[in-house]
Amino acid sequence: MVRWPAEESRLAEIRTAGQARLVLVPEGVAPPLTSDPLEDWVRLPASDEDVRARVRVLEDRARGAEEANIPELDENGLLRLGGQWVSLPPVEHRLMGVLLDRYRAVVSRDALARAGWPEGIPGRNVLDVHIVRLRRRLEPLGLVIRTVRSRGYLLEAAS
Amino acid sequence: MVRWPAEESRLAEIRTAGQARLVLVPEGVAPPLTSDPLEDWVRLPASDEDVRARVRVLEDRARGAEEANIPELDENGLLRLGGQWVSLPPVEHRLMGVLLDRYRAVVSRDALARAGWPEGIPGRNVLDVHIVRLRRRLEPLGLVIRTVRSRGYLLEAAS
DNA sequence: GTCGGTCCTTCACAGCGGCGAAACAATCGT
DNA sequence: ACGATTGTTTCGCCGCTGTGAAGGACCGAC
Repeated sequence: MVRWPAEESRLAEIRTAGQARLVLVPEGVAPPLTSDPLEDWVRLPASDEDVRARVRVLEDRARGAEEANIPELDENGLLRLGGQWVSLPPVEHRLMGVLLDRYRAVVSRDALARAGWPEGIPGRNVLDVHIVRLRRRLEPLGLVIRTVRSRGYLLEAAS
Repeated sequence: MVRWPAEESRLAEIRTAGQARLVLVPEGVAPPLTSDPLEDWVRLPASDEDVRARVRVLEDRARGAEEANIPELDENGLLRLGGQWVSLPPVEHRLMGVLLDRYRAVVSRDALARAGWPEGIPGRNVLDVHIVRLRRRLEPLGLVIRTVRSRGYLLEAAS
C-alpha cells in the first residue's frame, strides 16, 4: 500500500525488493505505469471493496511468484530459477541435490561429501573447492551458499 | 474491452484464448477476481485517461507473453518464428523436431542422433557438425542452441 | 589482547575428455 | 552441371576435476 507520488522513494524500494504493492493515486494525478504483474493501482477516492479486490488479486500473484522462487533442479543438471538457468556439472549437481533437499537449512560437510562422492572422498580439500565453484555458478541466479562454521553449509536466496 | 457481467460468455472465450482484456465493471457490481496478469478491470464511471493507462499496461504484458512464443515447424521443413522463417534440410529438420518437442529442456546427444539418423549413426562427429550448421541457420530467428556439457543440447530464445 | 590452531576460502596448475569449427570430399537434387 | 546437402578428418579450445599451497576468518586458551 503506497501513496503516490508522496511515497515515491518507498515505492522504488518495494519495487526493487520484488514485493507486491498497491499504489494509491489521488485525483488528477497520472498513475505510474509498469508492466510488473505485482503492481496495481487505484484511483482515489475508492471503495474499501474495490481496494480489497485488488489487494486479494495481488496476494494471489505474490503467492504464485513465491512458489516460482524456489529453485528447481532436473535430472540433467539444469538448475532453474526465475526464468534463468545454469547447468551444473556432475559433482556440483549432486551437491546441489542435498542442498535443495534441505533448502534454507544447514547441511553438514559430511553429508555433502557423501552426496558428492559416494565412492569415497578423493582429497580433504575437494569439497571446499567445489563449494567455491558452485557459489560462482549460483551468483547470477541470486542464490547464495552461506557458511555455518564447523557445522556445514546452507543454501538460500541472496539477501 | 469487455462489459461485466453483461458479456460474461465473451469474457470466458477471451480468457481461454489467453488474450489480454480489460473488464468494465458498473457501479455496485463486484469485479471478477483472477490472478491472471493479462486481465484487469476498472470501476465505471472512469476517465479515458485511466482506461488508457490500464490498456497500455495490458498491452505491455501481452507483448511480453508473445515473445515467449514457441517456434513452429511444419512437415516441409519450414521453421517459423515471429513473421520470419527459414527452411531446414532433412537431417536438420529431424533434429529440430526433437529440440522443439523438448523446447527449453535438455535433449541428449543420443536422442538427437536417433532422431537424425534412424538407420544408425554414420560417424561419431556428424552430430556436432550438424549442430553447428543448425545454429547458423537459427541465428536470424533469434533462436539459440545451448550446450549442456556431457548431457546434450537445449533450444531456447536468444538472451 | 594475543597467540596458536582449526576451519574455511581462494588461486594456480595439470590431466582428461567433450565439444567447436574449418576444410575437404562425396553425394543428392534439379 | 551446379549448388545444396551430407559425411569425414583434423586441430585446438575450453570445461570439469582433483591437488597443493597460501592466506584469511574465527575461536578458545592463556
